[in-house]
Amino acid sequence: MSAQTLTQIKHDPGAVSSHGEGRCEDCPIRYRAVCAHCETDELALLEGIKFYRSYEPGQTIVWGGDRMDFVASVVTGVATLTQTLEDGRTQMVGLLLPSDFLGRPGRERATYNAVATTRVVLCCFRRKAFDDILREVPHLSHRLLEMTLDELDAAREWMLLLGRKSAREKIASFIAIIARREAALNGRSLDSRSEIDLPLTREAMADYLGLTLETVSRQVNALKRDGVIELVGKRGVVLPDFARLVEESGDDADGGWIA
Amino acid sequence: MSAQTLTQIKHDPGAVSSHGEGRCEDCPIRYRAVCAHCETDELALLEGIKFYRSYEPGQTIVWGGDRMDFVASVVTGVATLTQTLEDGRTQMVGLLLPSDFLGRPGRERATYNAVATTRVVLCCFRRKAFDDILREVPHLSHRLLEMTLDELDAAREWMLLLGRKSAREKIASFIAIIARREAALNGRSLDSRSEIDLPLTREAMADYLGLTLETVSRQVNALKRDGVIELVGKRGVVLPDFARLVEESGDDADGGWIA
DNA sequence: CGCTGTTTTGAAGCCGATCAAAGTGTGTGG
DNA sequence: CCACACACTTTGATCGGCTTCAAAACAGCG
Repeated sequence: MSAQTLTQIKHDPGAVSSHGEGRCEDCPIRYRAVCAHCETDELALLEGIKFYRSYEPGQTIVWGGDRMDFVASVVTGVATLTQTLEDGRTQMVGLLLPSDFLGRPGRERATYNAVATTRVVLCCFRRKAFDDILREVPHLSHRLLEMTLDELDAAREWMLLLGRKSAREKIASFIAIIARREAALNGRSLDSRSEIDLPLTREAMADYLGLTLETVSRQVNALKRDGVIELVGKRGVVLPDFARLVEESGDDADGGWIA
Repeated sequence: MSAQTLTQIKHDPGAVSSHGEGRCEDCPIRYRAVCAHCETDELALLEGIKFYRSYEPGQTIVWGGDRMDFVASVVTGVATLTQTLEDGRTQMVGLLLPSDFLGRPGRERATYNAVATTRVVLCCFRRKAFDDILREVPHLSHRLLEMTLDELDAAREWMLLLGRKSAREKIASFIAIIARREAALNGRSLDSRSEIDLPLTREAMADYLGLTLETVSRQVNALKRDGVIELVGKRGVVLPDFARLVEESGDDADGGWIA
């Protein structure tokens, strides 16, 4: 809605972002994002249509159904995609971490609500211009295809979780997924005792897992009681034994893990 | 597994299929499948590496984890993609109707179990060769991107169903989804009283919806008792009022429907 | 006709939802 | 620097929808 847009503009540092301007070469997601495979000249095309935007925690990026004039890469922070039934029941359908892509090329309106859960910096591309470049630059469209296929695999893993796992298994799976993604992002290993940061509130976790926030709380604490995890403050989680966590997740140990 | 491969070969009419050979121009899915946007010369490239395979109801097309040397378009029939936990709990993660694409380019091994639920005819492409063509023919990769994005949207709609809908809503949603897809495939409308064919057993529906087959049976009959649907034999369903069915599905009436 | 696979129906139990209230922590303003 | 407010989390008690286990009904096919 326009009210949202106004809020966004008001709070929005806009094109003059605090993030290292313009320089794609210095970008932290240069070799992971949609532009990963681009050559220098191709990158220049994107550079010409890009601008940065940032959002505060809790701020809505777009409402499902609203017009969206850009697509974007998440540079830093975490955002969620959610879908809602009339009566308010909400299901998260995407969790966007740095390098993930937001928006659908060729589509004028957003399909889902996108909300920043931490401070988020987006590298935005004007939609029409991006569509044009996409048609011309195979490196770009192939990378986007690759990322979309990965997302589809992740969505299917997620469907298994939603459809067939117990509450306890859902929690364990979620923590394992976050741990893996954080490890991949930071190039760390999960062998030794590792600490991670849950980027979501209990309520957002519930929306991710198709549970209520009370059940999430109970099961998180149950895993803690059973020594599978340790809690550090509200968001921190220590994993003394990652393999144990995976056992609790219901997946087969090594798992047909995709990424 | 190789045992499976043997079974498949044994039962498989193979390259000499009963389907109208070779002629892409006569293909019933010519303008819907991955090849939809291809020009005549591009089509010729695909024609050079393609072959048909058919499968009987219940027959496995590939096992998750197994080697897969081809990708394919479903020409006729219905196939499912499923994922399984060690203890046997299974969740369907894909329902492939005519024109849908099977397999992931660039990936050597299948991620999911693919099973024919009716007699299925596949138009197969040797994987390596297909990958090469994909790199050379933008019409092909763009169409594949488009189809993958559609599948991702469908997966996310499915996640909402799995995570947040009641058993009754799940059944109503499922019937509505099938009705829409059949209508789109046959170019029919859903306004008037229409009859559809459920391509799945109660058990397969349960795997689709994250329910037990008993619950599926009970809720289907509940919808029948309430006059939302009528049953014709085991697989046939008559929809006296599609709007009523959609109400029961929990989605908002017109729905942010994607395709 | 009897076999097999599928669907329906029934009864009981459990897991997660719901409703309610107390606890924790963080930031703000007095 | 403390106290309050607010947002989030934890804990408790009860309820209900779906699963589970069991068996009967049904349909298709040799």
